[in-house]
Amino acid sequence: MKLSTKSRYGVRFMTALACEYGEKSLFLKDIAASEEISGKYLSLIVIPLRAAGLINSLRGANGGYSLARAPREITLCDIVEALEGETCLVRCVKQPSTCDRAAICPTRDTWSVLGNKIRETLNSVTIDELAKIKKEKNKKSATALTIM
Amino acid sequence: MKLSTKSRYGVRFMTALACEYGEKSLFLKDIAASEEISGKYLSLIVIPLRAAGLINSLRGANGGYSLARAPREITLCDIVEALEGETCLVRCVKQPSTCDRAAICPTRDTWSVLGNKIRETLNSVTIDELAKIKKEKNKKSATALTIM
DNA sequence: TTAATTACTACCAATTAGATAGTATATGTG
DNA sequence: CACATATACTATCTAATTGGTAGTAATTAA
Repeated sequence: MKLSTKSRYGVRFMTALACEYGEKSLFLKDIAASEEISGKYLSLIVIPLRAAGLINSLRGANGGYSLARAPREITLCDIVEALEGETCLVRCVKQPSTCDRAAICPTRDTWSVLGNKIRETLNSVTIDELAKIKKEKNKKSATALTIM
Repeated sequence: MKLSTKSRYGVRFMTALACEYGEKSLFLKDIAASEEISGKYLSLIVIPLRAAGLINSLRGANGGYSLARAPREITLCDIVEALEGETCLVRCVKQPSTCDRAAICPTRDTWSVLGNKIRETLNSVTIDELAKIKKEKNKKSATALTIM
C-alpha cells in the first residue's frame, strides 16, 4: 500500500509541465534539477507517460516536453495508471481466472469496491489544481526568503 | 498500489474466525487447510494480529485462535494496518521531517486526502459482513455440488 | 509423559524498486 | 554540413521487499 516513487516523481513532472502549459515546453534536465530528482531516472519515467498520450515530446536542440492536453483534463489517476500499470489492489479483481477461489471468495467484492474508490479519488484531482497550489507555495516561499 | 498477500491472507484468517465467533476457537492448521494457505506462512501473519489485540490465542493441545472482540467491531482497516504497518501512501504525510520539500510540496496534501479516503473505505467494512457473505457463498457452492 | 498446538528465530529465493551508464537518434543553429 | 543539445532506448546493478520454508522452543490438555 505504498505509492512508488515512480508515481510520485511522475506527478511532480506533470505538475511542472502544467505550470507552463500554453507558455513553453520544458527540458527534462531542468525539471529534474528544480525537483531534485535524478535526470536519468526521470527520463525512464517519462516514457510511459508519453506512451499513454499524456505528454508531447520534441527531440533535439530546443526540444523538451509539454502536456498533450489541458491540465484540467489530466487527473492523478491518468498519471498513476500510466506508471503503475493497473491501480487495482489485487489481480483477481480484473482477472478472476488467476484465482480458482474467485467465485467463493468473500473479500473479492470488497477489494473491487476499494479499488473503485481509490480510482475515484485519484480522478477527482487534476494537475491544474496541483499547478495552482505549486505556484502559490512557490510564491510564498519566495517572499519568505525576501523578508529574511 | 498492490495489496500484499499478507493482508489478504490475514483478512481471510480473520473472516474464518468470525464465522465461528462465540462458538469455538479454531486451529491455525485447519484454517490454513480450508483456505489453501501455507500453515507456516500463516503462523507468521498471525503474530501481528495478536500484537494488535485483534485475536486471542491459546497454546497447547486443544488450543487455537479466536477473535478478541465482536466481528462487527473489527474492520478491514484494523487488519490491514496491523499487517501493513501504516496505511498511508507516502511516508512524508505522517513524517514531514523525512522530506525537506514537505513545506513546498503541492502533492503532499493530495496523498494525505487519498490516504484518509482509503482508511475510510477500509473502516466501512467489518468482518461481520464478510463472514455473512462467506457463509452464504459456502452454502450456495454446497448446494451446487449436491445438485451435480 | 506425550501429543498437539502456538511462539519464535533464522534463513532463502524471486521479484521489485530505484536507480546508473552508455549509446542511438533527432533537431535547431552557425 | 557539422555540432551542440535534447530525447529515446537498452542494459545493468544494488538494496529492499515479498512470499515462503525450516527448525526449535514453549505451553497445555489428556
